Amino acid sequence: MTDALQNFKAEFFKALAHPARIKIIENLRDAEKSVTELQALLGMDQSGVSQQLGILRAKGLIVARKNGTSVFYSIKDPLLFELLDKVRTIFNNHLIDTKDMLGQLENGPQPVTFAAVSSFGRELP
Amino acid sequence: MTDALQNFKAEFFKALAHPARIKIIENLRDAEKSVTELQALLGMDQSGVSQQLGILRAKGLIVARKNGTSVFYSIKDPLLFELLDKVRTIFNNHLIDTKDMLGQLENGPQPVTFAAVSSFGRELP
DNA sequence: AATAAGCATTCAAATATTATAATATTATAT
DNA sequence: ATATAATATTATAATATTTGAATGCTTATT
Repeated sequence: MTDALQNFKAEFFKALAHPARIKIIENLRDAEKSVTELQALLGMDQSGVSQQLGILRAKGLIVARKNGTSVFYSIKDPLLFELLDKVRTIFNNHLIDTKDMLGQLENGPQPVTFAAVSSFGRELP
Repeated sequence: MTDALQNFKAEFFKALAHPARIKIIENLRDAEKSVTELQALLGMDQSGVSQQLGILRAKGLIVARKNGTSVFYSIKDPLLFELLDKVRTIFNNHLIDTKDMLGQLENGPQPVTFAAVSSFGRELP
């Protein structure tokens, strides 16, 4: 794989690495939204919303359409939603794993393995 | 969508938001690798590799298997690769868009080189 | 022209991440 | 026991991101 593609991926994921930006994108699933609309939907102040939109726009994930004094944002590539859906599936898999682990706790002490290093989703002790 | 899922997505993408970590994951596509092997493949020093592995491990993207004095890492959920492949597709779509845009310039059709899209990720003018 | 609405940008403080070097741990071999 | 190889952790300086307040820019209305 080329360096350009690797860097693209890293930059792309960096654009998604913030709860507010995830929320914005999720709110653009069905239709474009103005900044004011998003502001209300996210419960954030105007400056914050505009800043996060600016980041998503700079990274090319969303596009802006200006109408009068309003700016309407929409997702550039709908594949983005498939991406988010895939992460949801991974999240569900994660839940199942956790459930399995919890189930095994009830079966009494288990042999101690290197699993101590592979704790899921939380910081190591 | 629940807050938990939104935060999971953001944390998940944060784990992927670094070129070195992308490289690590790509190198785990076909088989597990030891830290030393990854160190050689990435051209990074031991500490750096181990730290990035630690982040991926803490976020639950990879799992560790200890064998003697070596630790072998592998991807936990193969869906991760589908995720990366989808980003590659988005990258390709992005290239096509850029090519179209260049073609519409007044100067007439221009040779499209990869450098033409190297501006991805920088701030807007 | 003056005002207001809707957004974007700028700035600085707070926080988080990264890179580098040094040190610690663990398992194996001598 | 000591040494060595492989990996992990810690400390810290450098850098980047986030947050919140303030300011500036367009566009529409009066």
